[in-house]
Amino acid sequence: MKRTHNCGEVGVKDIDHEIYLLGWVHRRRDHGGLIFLDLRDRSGIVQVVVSSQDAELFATAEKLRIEYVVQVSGKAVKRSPETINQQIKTGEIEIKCSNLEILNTSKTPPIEIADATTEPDEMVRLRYRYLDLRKDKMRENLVFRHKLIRAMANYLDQKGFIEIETPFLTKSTPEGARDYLVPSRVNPGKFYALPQSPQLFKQLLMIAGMEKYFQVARCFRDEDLRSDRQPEFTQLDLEMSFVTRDDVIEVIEGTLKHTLAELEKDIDKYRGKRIPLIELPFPRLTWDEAMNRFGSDKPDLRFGLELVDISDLVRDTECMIFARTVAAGGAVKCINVKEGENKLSRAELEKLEETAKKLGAKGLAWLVLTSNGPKSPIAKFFKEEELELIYTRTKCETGDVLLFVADYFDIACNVLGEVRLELGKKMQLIDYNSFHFTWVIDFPLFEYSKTEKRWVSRHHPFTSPQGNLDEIEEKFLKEPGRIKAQAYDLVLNGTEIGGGSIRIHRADIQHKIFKIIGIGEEEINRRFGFLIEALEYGAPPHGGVALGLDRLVMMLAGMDSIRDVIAFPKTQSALCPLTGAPDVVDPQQLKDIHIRTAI
RNA sequence: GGGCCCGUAGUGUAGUCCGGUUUAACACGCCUGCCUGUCACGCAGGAGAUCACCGGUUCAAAUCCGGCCGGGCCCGCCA
Repeated sequence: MKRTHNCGEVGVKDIDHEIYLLGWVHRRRDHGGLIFLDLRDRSGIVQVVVSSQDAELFATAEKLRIEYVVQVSGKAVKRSPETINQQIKTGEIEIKCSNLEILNTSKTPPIEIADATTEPDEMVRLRYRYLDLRKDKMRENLVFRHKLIRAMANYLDQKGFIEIETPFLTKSTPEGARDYLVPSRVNPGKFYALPQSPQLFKQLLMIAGMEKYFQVARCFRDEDLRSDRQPEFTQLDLEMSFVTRDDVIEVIEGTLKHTLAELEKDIDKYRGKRIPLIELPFPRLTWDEAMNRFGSDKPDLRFGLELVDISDLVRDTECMIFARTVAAGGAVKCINVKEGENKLSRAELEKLEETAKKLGAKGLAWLVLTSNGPKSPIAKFFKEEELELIYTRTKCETGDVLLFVADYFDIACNVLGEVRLELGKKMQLIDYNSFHFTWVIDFPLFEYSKTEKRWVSRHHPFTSPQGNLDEIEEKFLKEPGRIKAQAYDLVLNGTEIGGGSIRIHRADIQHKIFKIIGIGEEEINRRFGFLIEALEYGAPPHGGVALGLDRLVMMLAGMDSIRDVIAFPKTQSALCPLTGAPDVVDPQQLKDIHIRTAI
């Protein structure tokens, strides 16, 4: 169709030229004898003027309604100075309409596209997603996402990575999230699983000698949804041969630096101001450090309020809650809320304690250091010297408030970590326009699953342990919780946006790990035999990482939900209000795939 | 599986606590008419709501109670 310009790109340079435009009626201002149209396409809007001098043309223009699709042609003319609209890019000119064709009409949309002063309920937005996506904000988000993916792919291409697609119909493997299953028609009673990640295939690609692979990969996990979790999501997945952890980290840091530099203008536009570029290298915290200082394996480094361990100082105190906890091998952790005496109300303190209790702590002890000395329900149990040591360790000064949790190490950390986040928000310590990346390294290889009553892989069972691989079994028998993995997570502003590891490339070690986490010989062969066999044919040392693209885009664009950067997301109950998926199917379809439902 | 919040014209909200004063209000949108310089055009008029659904209490329910469906946030879950 004839189109000489995009709406948002007509300008002073086009004055007196005949312009052909295609687009949607964004707004219509009917003055009786003169009609103004704001015509919109993907590039922006431009004003079209239809005068009543041409009766036939004017009659057509009178029929127009919002979101009608039209072809317009006419001369671009300069606007008189008093009619220039500074608010739009094309505001210095307008199109004097000489021809107007209605390509399609539109029902009145349930979503206001032009003047979205209020946002409809998300259900309405998802039901009419194709209208919601017409809004500037949503289009910008998708364009931004596109640019980000292109920039990353270009960078990796330059660095010698090749993009390879891996199957969606693959094999269900135990461990990890619940699988989405796909029944096989040709093989009655058998199922494919949609991949939770391309993990095993990218390892096989390394064994195949591809050396550097990447993919913008769709992943599927049948778990409950959150504002940052969808049942299908996208990862920038990569894998490299002959690398150490630091080689992988360097590639990701390089990719992000390059990408954010490319997107600098877009990010600044989102934030309405200049955002400082990221500095390389990103800081690194060991997992132990992250837990100890921030009470989280995904620490938010946008503010301080770090946790302080005072277990050793209260070992022999007469405050029995503390002393007993330490004696039992637990920890006493503390946060110093600077000037908390004035900034924290009693009600707020009580709310924090409620949070602590919900998370499994027995309580949240507090101490206010007033100008008249300590005020606290537990102060009387402490000797003067003990308090002084605590003040020194926590850098506590007059007016500060100390919050304590005494419990098992992980509970104490988790609880105070949550309290810290709540305080950060409440006391407005967080700069929402800053990006704090950090690596968390040296994760434990195993963790104990209370529900399954066994040790499981913390990351996944293909992660290489640190240290001498041949000693893995002895080490596991001695101290399973102390074994560290060659794993690393990338964290941005308190959200995990990626993770990876150096993999096990020796068949014998891989076999041992499966055994350690309690997978029987028969099951190892049935589920993972192909991997172990592949490792036996000259598998190179390799490792990689995957970035959660949806989350990354969401955070860079400053959105609160991953759904705002996904074209067609699902609701919290994993439904698609637009298509109605999932839905019942024809009985014949079920018969074909040998499925009988039992509900 | 659990906790909290929400559901009122096409859209966003008020009204819900404390039942009757409401013929369910307001804004945007929509329809009709008027208007040749607007740009979130303006002016005049109009239509549009089984108050999510089902049941209960009551002389009387958008309002109270129970159930149920749907949405959101979170915990669990997410190698």
